Amino acid sequence: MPKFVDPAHRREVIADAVFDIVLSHGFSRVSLRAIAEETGLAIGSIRHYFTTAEGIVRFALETLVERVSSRLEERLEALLPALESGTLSSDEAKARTADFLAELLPLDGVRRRESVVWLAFEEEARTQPDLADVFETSVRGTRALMARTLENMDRRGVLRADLDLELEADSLAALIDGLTLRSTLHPDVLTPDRAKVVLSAHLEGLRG
Amino acid sequence: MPKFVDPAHRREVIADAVFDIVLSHGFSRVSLRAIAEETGLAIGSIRHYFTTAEGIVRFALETLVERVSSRLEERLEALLPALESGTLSSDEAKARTADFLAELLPLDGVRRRESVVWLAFEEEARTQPDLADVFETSVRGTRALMARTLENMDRRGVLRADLDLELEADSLAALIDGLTLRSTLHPDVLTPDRAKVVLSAHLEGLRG
DNA sequence: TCTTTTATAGCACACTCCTGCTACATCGTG
DNA sequence: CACGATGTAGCAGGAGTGTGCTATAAAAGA
Repeated sequence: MPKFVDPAHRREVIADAVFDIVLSHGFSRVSLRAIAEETGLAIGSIRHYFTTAEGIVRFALETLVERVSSRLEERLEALLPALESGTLSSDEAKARTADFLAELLPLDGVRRRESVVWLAFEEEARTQPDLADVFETSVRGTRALMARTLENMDRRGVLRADLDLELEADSLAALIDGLTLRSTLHPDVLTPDRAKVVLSAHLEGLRG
Repeated sequence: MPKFVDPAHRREVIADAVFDIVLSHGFSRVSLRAIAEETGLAIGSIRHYFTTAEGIVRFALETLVERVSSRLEERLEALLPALESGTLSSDEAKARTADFLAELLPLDGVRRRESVVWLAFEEEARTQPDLADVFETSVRGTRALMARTLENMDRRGVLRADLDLELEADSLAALIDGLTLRSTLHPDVLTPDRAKVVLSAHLEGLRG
């Protein structure tokens, strides 16, 4: 067996196996044996990259957060220049902003998968302090992102004048979380597409 | 040892033990042994009331749903006559409606406990079809409750005329779910009191 | 008093789990 | 060639799990 293996890639493969298991069987079914079966590796091999089972979960969560937040930042960096340039019509700018926030909704397979796993880890982190701090920063981050987005809209003068931006930030963050929760865990009751319509309508309601 | 034991009460005690364990250590720590320690009963005694471990979890969920929904109905039956009577001012009626919907937020110890356990079961139900159907009806129920509440407000003429009530029902349901999620799992980021303020403001925004 | 029902209690078995070790193969390097 | 580093593999132990089964205690009815 070869020696030239990229350890970072191996860890990612293992993290993906964790995601698959969480997705199809739930967090409680994640075990070294399940990961071994999922990846085709032997338990001993996995333990070569992670000394403890706890470490695997921890790493998987960090991987998840990193993927989501980096994709979000990517979209943000594509959005901001377009908005600042001033070449967009008001309607276009609003639609772009809505699309950006909709990035957090489970609108395709990738995001649905991430949403499911995210929720599973979020619940798990409640009683596992080791994981909790990762979410702490993340949840505050989305809250801050909402505030920034609203401030940006406000500077462009597209918001009603009577709005409490801090309040609207909490509201928007909660709405998106709720839309994600419902369309992820109960897609029959609220389809992801419907969730996006609701989000767009909410933003529309903030317009001045 | 006596024979006169109320079996229904025993089952409730066991269900409460399940809630306590979920609350303090997470769903994965629920086991016959843990329940036995929590209740002071022997495993054999518990198994006298529940043949299977799965059945305990199932019963606990049904107990939870029953408690929450019955308390909600209770409040609804107290609210409706007051609204229909027409003796309330518009502001009072709005405040009462907001209070009613806020019943779903973790504003006191009891509701916080229920919210935490609810979320834990909701996540668990995703991969456990046995539990899923219980939520199916429940989630549709809250959605329907939002629609009913909005229709009621609309009949009283306190809503803006341009609203899509079905859309607002989805929006309201998602907002409440999101507020509950955040103020339950991340109370440092969104306090329950703040969640109620956000909810009230949202309802205020629907006013015509 | 004898029998039946209800309740409590716990043993034993077959699982699954993580982890400390050890064994072995492969490759790069001295 | 030989040696150390890297990767793969798996055994064995101790802990934890649900469940079938049996044993015993107490109350109720004959």
